Amino acid sequence: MSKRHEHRSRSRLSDVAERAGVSAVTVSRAIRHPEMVTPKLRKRIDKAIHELAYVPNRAASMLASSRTRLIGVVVSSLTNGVFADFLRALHDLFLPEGFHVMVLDSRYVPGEEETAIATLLGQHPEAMIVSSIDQTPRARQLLKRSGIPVVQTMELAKSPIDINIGLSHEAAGYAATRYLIELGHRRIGVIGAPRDSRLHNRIAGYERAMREAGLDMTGLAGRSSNPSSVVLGGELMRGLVERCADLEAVFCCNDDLALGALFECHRLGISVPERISLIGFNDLEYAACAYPSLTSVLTPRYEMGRKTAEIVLEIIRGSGKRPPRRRIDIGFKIMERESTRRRDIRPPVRTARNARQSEQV
Amino acid sequence: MSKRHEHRSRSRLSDVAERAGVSAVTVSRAIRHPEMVTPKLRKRIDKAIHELAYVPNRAASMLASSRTRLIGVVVSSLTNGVFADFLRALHDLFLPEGFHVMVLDSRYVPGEEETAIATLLGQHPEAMIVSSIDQTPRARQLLKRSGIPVVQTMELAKSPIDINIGLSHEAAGYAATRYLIELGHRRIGVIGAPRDSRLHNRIAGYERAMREAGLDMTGLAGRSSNPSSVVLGGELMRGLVERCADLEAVFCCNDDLALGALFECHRLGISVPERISLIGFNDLEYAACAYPSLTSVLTPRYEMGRKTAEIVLEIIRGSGKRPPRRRIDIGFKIMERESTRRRDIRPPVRTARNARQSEQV
DNA sequence: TTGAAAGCGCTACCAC
DNA sequence: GTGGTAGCGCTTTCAA
Repeated sequence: MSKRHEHRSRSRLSDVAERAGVSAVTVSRAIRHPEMVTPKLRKRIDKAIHELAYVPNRAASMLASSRTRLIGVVVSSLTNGVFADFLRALHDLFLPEGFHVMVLDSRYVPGEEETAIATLLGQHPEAMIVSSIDQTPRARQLLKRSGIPVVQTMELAKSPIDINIGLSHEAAGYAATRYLIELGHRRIGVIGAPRDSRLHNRIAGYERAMREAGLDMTGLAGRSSNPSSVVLGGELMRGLVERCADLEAVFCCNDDLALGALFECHRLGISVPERISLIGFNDLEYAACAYPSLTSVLTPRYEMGRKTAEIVLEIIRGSGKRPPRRRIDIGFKIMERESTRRRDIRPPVRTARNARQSEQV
Repeated sequence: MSKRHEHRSRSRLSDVAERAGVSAVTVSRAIRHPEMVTPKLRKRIDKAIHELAYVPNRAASMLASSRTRLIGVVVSSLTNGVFADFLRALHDLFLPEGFHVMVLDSRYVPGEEETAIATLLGQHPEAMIVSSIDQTPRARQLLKRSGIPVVQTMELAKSPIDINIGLSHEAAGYAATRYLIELGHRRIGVIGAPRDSRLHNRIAGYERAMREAGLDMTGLAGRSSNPSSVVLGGELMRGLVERCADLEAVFCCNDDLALGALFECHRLGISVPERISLIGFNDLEYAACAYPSLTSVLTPRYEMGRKTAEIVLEIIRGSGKRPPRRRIDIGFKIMERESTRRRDIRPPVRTARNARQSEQV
C-alpha cells in the first residue's frame, strides 16, 4: 500500500479487478467500451463495481488520456431565468456524452467575465461557451490562444472569436416596437436596465423603430443602472407614467420588468391593455399565464443551448473541424397575448397631443 | 519525449525547470509556496513560466496531491429561483478561497440525483453539498463512503449523513396555515406539486394545523404530480375554487404557484384578499411587489448557502474536524403583506357552513 | 478478447 | 533551501 494514503477509503480500478478476478485493463475497457468485453466478464465486473461502490478517478483518467471532458461556460447571471434554460440544454446534451459543464457567472461585469474565463481555462476545458459577445481584449486573447472551440452565444457578434450562435437583440427590439406601432400606438415608452450589450441593443432597436416612424421619444425612456428585477420594472413604470400622461404602450426590455410594470399598472388603476399596451422580452414561463397574459418576444434559449452543444460536440468529435457557418442566427418570435391591443379598439380618450400625433400616419 | 504525445504543445513543469536551471520540485514549490524559495530563483522561475506560457496541469496535481479544490453541488433544479440564491452564496464564498463549484441538477428525480452524485464524486470533490435529504440508499452509501464532508441542505433530516443545514418545512407549512387560521379563516385550501419531501412536509404541516384546529379538509387540497409552475398554480387554484365555493384562504406551497393563483383570481374576478387570502412560500423577489403584494414564508436561502460554505471551509481547513452541531436549523419567517387579511374585516358573505365553522373556535 | 508494462505531469517524502 | 525518487490511478500500446 502507498506510504502516503494509508487510510484510503475509495476503491480503485485494481480493487474492482481483483474482486472480479480480471485485470485492471479489462475493467477499464468494460467501463468505457462494454462491447469489447465478454458479457460474462462484464457482468462480473459490474457486480464488483457495484459492491465496492467504485467511482472512477477522473483526475487519473484525464492525466492518462489527456482528455479533460470538461466544458467551460460563463453566463451573465445565475439568478436569471434566461440562462437557466440555456444551461439546462447544455447539461442535457453534454452529460450523456460524458462531458462536464463547469459554470461560472460574470454578474454582468466584463472584468468578472475575464476572471471567470481565465479560471475556467486553467482547468483545460475542451471547449468554452460564453453567453455574451463583448469580452475584454484580454479575455478575447485568452480564448483565441486556447486553441479550443469557443462559442459566443445569446447575441450576434460582428466579429466572432470563433463560433457565434445567437440572435439580433437590435432586430428584436425593433420588431417589438414596430409591433406596437402597427397596433396604432404613438406614445410608446421603453423601460430597461442596460447592463450589457443585449439590453443596449434592444433599446437601440426601439429607437430605430421610433425614429423611422417619425415618433417623438423624449421622456419616454425609463432606464436604470440597477440590475433588472420585478421591483425595478414597477419603479420604472411609475416614473414613466408620471412623466408621460398620454403614454399608450411600453416596450419592457425583459419579462421581469414587464411583470413589475404590469403589477404597477394594477396598483395605479391603469388597465392593461385598455389604457396601456405592454410587451415584454424573453417569454419566460409566467408571461403566458399572467393576467392579462403578457405579449412577449420569445427567445429560443433552450434551442440555442442545444445548437451550441451540438456544434461543440461535432467539432470535438471531428477533431477540430469547424462547421461551414460560423455565425448562426437562431431568431426570435413575438408571442401575441392579451397585454397588447390595437389602439383604435380602445375607448377614445384622446388628448390634443394624441390627436395630433395620430394624424402623422 | 513520450511515445504517445509526439506533438505536445503544452509545456510541463520540467520544461520550466530546465529553462530556469532548477529542478522540477523547486518550480512546483515556487508556484505553491513562493516563500519557500529564494527570491532570486523565484524570479528566474517566474520568467521561465511566463516565457513558456506555462499552465499547470490540474489533472496531474489533483492526482498527485489528492487535492482537487472542487466542491460538488447537486440542486433539485437549475431553473428554480430558490436554488439560484443558494448557488450564488456558494460561489461567493468558495471562489475567493480557490475552490471550484461543480453544479449538477436532479430535476427532482431521486435516480438523477444519484447519478449526479456519482458523477460529481468521480471528480473527487473535497466536499459535497446536496440540496435535499431524501437520497437513495445507494446515493447515501456513496456519500458516506466518500469520506469527505457532506452537507444536506434546504431541509432538516432525521438522520443526516454528515452535516445538515436547513429548516423544517413541516413547521413552516404549519406556521403558514396557523397564520391563516389566526386571521380567522376556516375554509383553508392548499395547492402544491409534491415532487419532493419539502413539498410533502409543507403539506403535512398544513394538515397538522388544520387537524389541530378541528377544521375539515375535504376537497381543499389541490395537488398535481407535474412540476411546480406559475401555470400550474393557476390551474390548481381554478380547480379549488370550482370545488369549494366557500373557500376563504389558500396556502400555496411555493411562490410560483401563488403567483399563478393570484393571476387566476384576477382572471376569475375573485378579489385578493377581500374574498380569498393567499400565502406563498419562499418569498421570491416578485412576492413583495406583486399586486396585491404576496404574503409569503421567507426561507433564508443565501444565508443557508453562506453557512454551508463556511462550515465546509472550516472542516477542510481544520483537517476534517466536524463542528459541534451537525444539524443547524436556519429557520423561516412569515412576511406579512397585502394578500392576506383578517376574515372579520371582510364583508360578511357567510354561508351556513362558514357560520357553523366559525363557532367551533 | 484479455493482460502486462509503461507512462501521463505533478507532488509528498526524505535526504542533503 | 533544494533536489532525487517514488508513486497518485488510470489509459495506451503492444503482445498473447
